[in-house]
This record gives sequence, C-alpha cells and structure tokens, in this order.
Amino acid sequence: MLKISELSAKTGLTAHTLRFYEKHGLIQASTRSESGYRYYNAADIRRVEFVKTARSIGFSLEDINQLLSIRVDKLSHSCQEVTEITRNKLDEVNGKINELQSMQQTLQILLDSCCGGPERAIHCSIMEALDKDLFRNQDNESALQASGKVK
Amino acid sequence: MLKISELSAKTGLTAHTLRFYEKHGLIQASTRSESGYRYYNAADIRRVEFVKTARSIGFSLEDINQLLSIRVDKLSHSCQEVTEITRNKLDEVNGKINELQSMQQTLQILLDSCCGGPERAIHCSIMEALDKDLFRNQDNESALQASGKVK
DNA sequence: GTTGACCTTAGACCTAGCTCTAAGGTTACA
DNA sequence: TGTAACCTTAGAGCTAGGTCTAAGGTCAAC
Repeated sequence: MLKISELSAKTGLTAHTLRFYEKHGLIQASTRSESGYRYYNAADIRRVEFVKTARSIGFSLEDINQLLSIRVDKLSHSCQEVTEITRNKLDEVNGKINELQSMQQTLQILLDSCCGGPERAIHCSIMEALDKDLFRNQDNESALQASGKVK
Repeated sequence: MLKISELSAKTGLTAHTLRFYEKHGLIQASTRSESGYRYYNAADIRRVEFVKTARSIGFSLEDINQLLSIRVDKLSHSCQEVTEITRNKLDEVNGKINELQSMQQTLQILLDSCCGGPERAIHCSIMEALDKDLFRNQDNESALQASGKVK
C-alpha cells in the first residue's frame, strides 16, 4: 500500500494530479487511513498506470473514463466499443495534423518568399502577403505564386 | 467609416471579437463618436484584415502584435525579424505535427491489433496494451510487435 | 415619444488539464 | 515535546482565444 507521495514517485504524476484525477472519477485509493490519508493497493496502482499510459497516447480524460468503465467490466463490453473510442481519437488526431500541415505549408511558402536578410522590411514579401490577404481561400499556394513572390 | 457591426459583417469577426482584439492592443477604431461609438476608417479595416489573415495562418495574438509593430514602421525593421517570427511559428507547428504523428502511429497500431468486432472485450488487445504499459518509452511499435499483437 | 436595434463597459464564463495556495491536521524522528 | 515533512480539503489561478451577460446609453424610424 502506497501513500500518495509514494505513488507520485512511482508514477511520475504529482500528488496534485493524482487528486485531480480522483476528483474527476478516474482513479481512487481503495483504502483511507482513519485520518483520511489515501492508501493505494496494487489494483489501484495498475489503474493509475493505465490512465497514465492512455494519457501519454493522447486520450482525453473523458476518453479514459470510457475506457476505464470498459476495463472494469470487460464481459459487458466489446472490442467494437474499444476500437470506436480509438478510431474517434485517431480521426481527431488526423484532423489536427491536416490543419497543422496546412499552416506548415503556408509558413514555408512565406519563408521561401522572403530574403530574411537585414534589409528594411518595407518591401518584405511576408508582410505584403499578410497585407494582401492572399489567404482568403484555401488556395494559398497558387495565390502566393500568382503574387510573383515564389520562385 | 464603418460601425462595429458593419466591420463585423465585412470581416466575419464578431463585434465581441473585435473589441477583444482592441483590448489586447491589436486593433483600434481611430475615430469615436461623441457617444463613444467606434468608427473604423480604411486603414483601420486593413489592419483588422491583416490580423484576421495572420490569425488564419495560425499566428498567436502575441505573434501578431509583433508583426503589427513591424508593419507600422517597416523602415525600422528588417526582413530578418519577420522571418524569425515566421520561422519560430513554423518550428512550433512542426513540433506539434511530430507529437501528433507519434500519437497517430500508436493509435493506428492499436487499431490494427484489435479485431474491432462484437466479441467481448475480455481479451481485447487494445485494453491489454494499455494495461501492460507498452508505451513507457518512445519505442511503441517494437513493444507492441514484441507483444505479438501486430500482424 | 416610443419602440427596437444598435452601441458602450466591466467583468464573468468557457475548454482542458493541470497547478498551486491556504489553512489546518497527522506522522515520524530526535 | 518539538519540528519538519507529510497529508487533507476547498477553491483559486493558469493558458489562449474567445464568447457572453448585465446594465445601461444612443439612434433611427414610425
């Protein structure tokens, strides 16, 4: 049985975070001392590790709550349910990647268009691009190319 | 000269957002009526459009504040400064993409490992993977492969 | 002159996931 | 017995970028 600081040392999660997870229904200390101290048994610890692992993969606390309710009663739940949570998360991640890759492309085009030197910014092509609102639609690349700023 | 609701209609930003940007020093209505109503002239509007464009690329409000201070006095600033802001943003975006791609890979491996069917989750390989803490290190793929759950 | 649409401000609220503080009780050790 | 290190709770604070509300003032049309 571990006290909260010991569990903290073992998992790398702070005591604050462990209490926070408890408040949100993710974990629990199955035993409390008379004075109210939390004591975590082996099963409690495994549950905390599960949460930590799921968190490190990127699952939200809400996702993890769902996964945990499957975990405690696997007979009543199917692989389908588990993969659905996982697929939703993957879709979300893919969506974010797409957004970021769009930003990435735009930023790269901007960088390629600018000399980046000590010249005064009076004709800086990045500033011009931002000013000319070349990004009104999704067709950033062709708009920038049309502006003659890309080699 | 546009009133705030007109500028809102023109830009697609809400009046709330325009006031919020003003509070954060990004924009301004250069004229106020006696009763305090904001009136935006052509230069004000261009500045708002600049902010909107930069925002749509993913620049933070703080980034935009820096870009704006260059914009109002281009003679005192260099292309180097502009590209530095842009490159920092690109680095940040690349970092996020890397993180997300790591999640993406892990999630994909999990999905590939599970039947995803109506079977009871009692031997669900996703649940097992989360329980076995196969993600302690960055070497997710080989750990999962070693677990025999990947074809 | 009254209605309704618009405008003003300060400030609260929202998300998500912590992170920290205050005020006080417990425990272990010297 | 003292003290330092631990523990408890409730609740505030943080980030970033809005989003909304309340309470009240203004304006144009009928």
